[in-house]
Amino acid sequence: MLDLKFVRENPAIVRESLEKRGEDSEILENFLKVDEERRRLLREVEPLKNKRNELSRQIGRKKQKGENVDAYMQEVKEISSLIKEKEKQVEEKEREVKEALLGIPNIPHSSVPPGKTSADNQVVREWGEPRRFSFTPRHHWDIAEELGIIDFKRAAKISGSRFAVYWGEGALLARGLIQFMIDVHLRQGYEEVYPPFLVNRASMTATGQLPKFEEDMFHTDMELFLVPTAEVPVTNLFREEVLKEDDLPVRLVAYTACFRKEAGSYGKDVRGLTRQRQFDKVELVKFVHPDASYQELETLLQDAERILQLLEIPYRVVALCTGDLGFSAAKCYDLEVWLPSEKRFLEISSCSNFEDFQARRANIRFKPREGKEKTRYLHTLNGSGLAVGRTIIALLENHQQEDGSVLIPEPLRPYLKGKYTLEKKQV
RNA sequence: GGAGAGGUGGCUGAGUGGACGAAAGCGCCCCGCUCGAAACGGGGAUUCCGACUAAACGUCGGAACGGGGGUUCGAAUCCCUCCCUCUCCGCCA
Repeated sequence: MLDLKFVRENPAIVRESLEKRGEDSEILENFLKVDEERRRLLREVEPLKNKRNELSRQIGRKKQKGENVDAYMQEVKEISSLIKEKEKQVEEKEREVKEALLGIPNIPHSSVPPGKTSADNQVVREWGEPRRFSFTPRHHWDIAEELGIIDFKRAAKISGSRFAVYWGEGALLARGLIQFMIDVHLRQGYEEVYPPFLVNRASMTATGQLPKFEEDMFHTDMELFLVPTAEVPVTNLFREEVLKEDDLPVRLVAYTACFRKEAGSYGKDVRGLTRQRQFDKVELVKFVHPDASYQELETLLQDAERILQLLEIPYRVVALCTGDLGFSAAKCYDLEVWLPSEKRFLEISSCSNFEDFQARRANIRFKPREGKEKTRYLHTLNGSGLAVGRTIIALLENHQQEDGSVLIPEPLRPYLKGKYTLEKKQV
């Protein structure tokens, strides 16, 4: 959510932002209209309220002196009913203003490359050489099934499509990767939290999943939603709170399972682990001073990259263009890993600076060190570090051997009981 | 699930129908004392919205004491409802 006054006073900036994102400016024009109407109504109601308050005070004073106040009471009663009517209109307008404001996306940072679609995203850097294969590299689902570490068929039987059963060393691999990633991030200075996987509507709204994306979310009775990412419970840890400047930055790492209906993606990535309804992810979340947020974004990105480097998986960093930027983000980098079987890159992490967009919505503030300064909204950032399922894809594909086995990068071995390779079970 | 208690500013906590935006304490800011600090003394500060203004950290007004609704001339205070927290009992991995 943008600041109301900022939007009102800088419609040109917001209009330009919408244009860069390739969005209609109608939401803005509508906001300006209802905001004006709301203020007009306030100018009518507030003087009435003033009069009512004034008269009520007089009634109190006169009553104490034992004077008759019937005439006053009559007058106030009339004013009150008038106020009640107008107040209804004000409330209606306020709802409209809020809704309009919530519908306006964040303003892209000046460093975000202009563009319309993902084709306009800018490659910032590449790491690692895609390996030259002496055989035709196979898809991860074939490798996994042959190794007997993932069972898609039985997953479909017990849960339906877009689920996986990790079996034996597959289960160990998934758990080991989670542990490995968390350990790396702990060394980078993050603190671990392990939050609930079910959250309430207020939390989903504060981070922006609701109301816009309700279709994509699983929700249960009791008004609880399955988290689509750890970003939701972790960012909401400090909802409605005021932190001390000295406590900033707060850097957290969290593992959660993530749940998404993938309702709008029928027929897309149906095979394998790429697009699951349930998947594991280790997430990095930061709460920082506004002056530090862009620097923190760079280190967040590097902290996520470190995982891929340790796993020896070739990847590239892409700066999303204005047209591809998420609704709440002011700037976003994607990490994309190389898939030899498809000769393309696959998104494995998304690292964003939301500036104060989420903080305003979630009401997360900090008290500046100098006490005379007002409390301000802090900046929030988050990024995957990393999506576990997709990491397994990259690992299997990039480290596959001709005989069907898969080499395990050295830093991961301690998490897999010292194994050097994943191999077919000998029958 | 049953019974009870409670939700007030950055924090603790008083306030049960009218001068309460809210005592007191802690914490914070400014000034004095001091070489400096602590202690002490004095002073200051809630947030949001609107109007005026070139603009205001300025003036005036409105709103806000968990959320929503109601009673009343007037609600932090009374009533209803929802949410949450705590204590005890029950159940349970």
